[in-house]
Amino acid sequence: MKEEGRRLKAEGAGPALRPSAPEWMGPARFPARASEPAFILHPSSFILHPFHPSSFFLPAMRTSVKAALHAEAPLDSILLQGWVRTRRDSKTFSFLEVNDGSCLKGIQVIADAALPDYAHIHQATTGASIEVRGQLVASKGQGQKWEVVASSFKILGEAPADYPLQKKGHTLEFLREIAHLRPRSNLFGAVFRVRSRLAYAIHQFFQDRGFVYVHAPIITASDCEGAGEMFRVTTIDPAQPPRGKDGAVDHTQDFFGKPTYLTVSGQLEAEVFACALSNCYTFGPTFRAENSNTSRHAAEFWMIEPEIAFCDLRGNMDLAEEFVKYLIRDVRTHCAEDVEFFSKFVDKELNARLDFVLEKPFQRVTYDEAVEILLQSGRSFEFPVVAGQNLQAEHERYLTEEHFKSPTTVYNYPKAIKPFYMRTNEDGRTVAAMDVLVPGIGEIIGGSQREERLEVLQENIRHHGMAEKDYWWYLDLRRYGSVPHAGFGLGFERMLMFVTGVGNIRDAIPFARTPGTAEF
RNA sequence: UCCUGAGUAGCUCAGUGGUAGAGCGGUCGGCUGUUAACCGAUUGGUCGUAGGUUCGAAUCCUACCUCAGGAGCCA
Repeated sequence: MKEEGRRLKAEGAGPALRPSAPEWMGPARFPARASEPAFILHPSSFILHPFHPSSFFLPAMRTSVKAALHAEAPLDSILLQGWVRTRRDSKTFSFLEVNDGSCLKGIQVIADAALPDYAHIHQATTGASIEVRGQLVASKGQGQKWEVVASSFKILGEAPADYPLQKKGHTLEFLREIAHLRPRSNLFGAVFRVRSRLAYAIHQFFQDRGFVYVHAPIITASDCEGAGEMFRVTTIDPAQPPRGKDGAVDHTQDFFGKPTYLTVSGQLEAEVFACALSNCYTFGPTFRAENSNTSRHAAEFWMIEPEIAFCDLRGNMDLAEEFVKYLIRDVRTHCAEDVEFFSKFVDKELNARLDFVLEKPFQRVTYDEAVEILLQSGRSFEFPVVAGQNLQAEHERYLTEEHFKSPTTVYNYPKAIKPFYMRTNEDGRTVAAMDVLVPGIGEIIGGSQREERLEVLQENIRHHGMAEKDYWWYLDLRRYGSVPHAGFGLGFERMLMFVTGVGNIRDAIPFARTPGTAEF
């Protein structure tokens, strides 16, 4: 409420915020005077560039639908800009529902047939963009507190009869085919508002705890980070590549003088910074060229990778648990209306599952114990439980959903099935790895304590058939002032799926990249 | 990549060998402080593509394409 009050105030015609016409038209967006704030970008003002020519000469103090719906008192003068969701005509007036994406709900606008603009009301079809001036008054009807009685309206952009979005529900598959329009739907508007908030919460969580945000490179030359197929980055003409004497493509003539790829992980770079700034995190896009066709995999996705110096696996597990709970709590607090929508129309179990993760302490169990539990369960799994091998998705689901009925962290995995950088335990047989499992999704976090002992790491690299010289800088971290450190990776879209109940990763990212698909 | 399922009107689907349907949407008209409004009329399809079987194929067969669900890989 407090926030809304501030916003409404900011939207009033305060002197600092009153634009004159020329300022709107361009130059003022890059203020000449350093002392003058770029008001057009002021976060609390919600002012948008009024793109309709005639708006330049009007007091362009736009009120967001969200602010209008949360108003505490009627307003004599209000300007709304948004898209028509639906129109219901009466003989003497029309109801318009206008939504601008600021929140889930639209606001009801009453357009009287006596208005001079009323001749154009038939253009206010579903999907049309519109500008409405009028008064915010208490609604005479049921179902909403406030409504806007229009004194004038203007159709900014028509939406002809072939506008694909109808008032009724569409399948997610259809909406994926119109990814450029689906943010205008209730569901995707909500998903992407939550996505934005979730990203903010991630930064807030780490920044509040003194973590330093590191931008890991997107182009990398290390081709064996141990996380699957990579996309090549090259400026070589594929039709006529330069070739060496042996006929192979000569990568010394490529842009970077060597083969390069899109990153599959920022972890190794994050370790560099953890070994200097102690606590840091990366949050950026990652790319996997795997031919994965599932609801949980995308070729391009965002990942959060904290890396903590002077930290062991236990501290890592503590942080992961606190992190997941923090994000759920934050989204619930700040996106309550959207989460309510998801729990009603997307996943009826959503609230129960979020409560479940919030309230229960995460169960911690070693890999060996987990295998024992699975073997003793008496359950017949599609894939048998074999000690020393990876747990299957069905095994992980059994542990978290049925056995523990709680989020579960499995740790100390067999060394043989984990990457080279994970720290070898005292038993010499297992590594200090951990997977956090949650109901519905399975593995949401994977992490480990890193091997900080130079000789052991060198041995691991050799054992994995990798070349030490390719990791000279990574090994240097162990040569000079090595410290115990640990970290984990959280798939951003998977976390978003978890808090929204959305079942397909293609619906948790604005423009999904999956095998064979990069249309938008 | 493997397994399973599905492609019929703008959308969601029915139609299992004999003249291609419904609801929604769109359009036109009516009615109503309406709320995914309501009522009437109307519009709309090379049945995913290419072959094949048959007197006749949306329907049966083959291949391919696309999409979805599951698996593997993983986040």
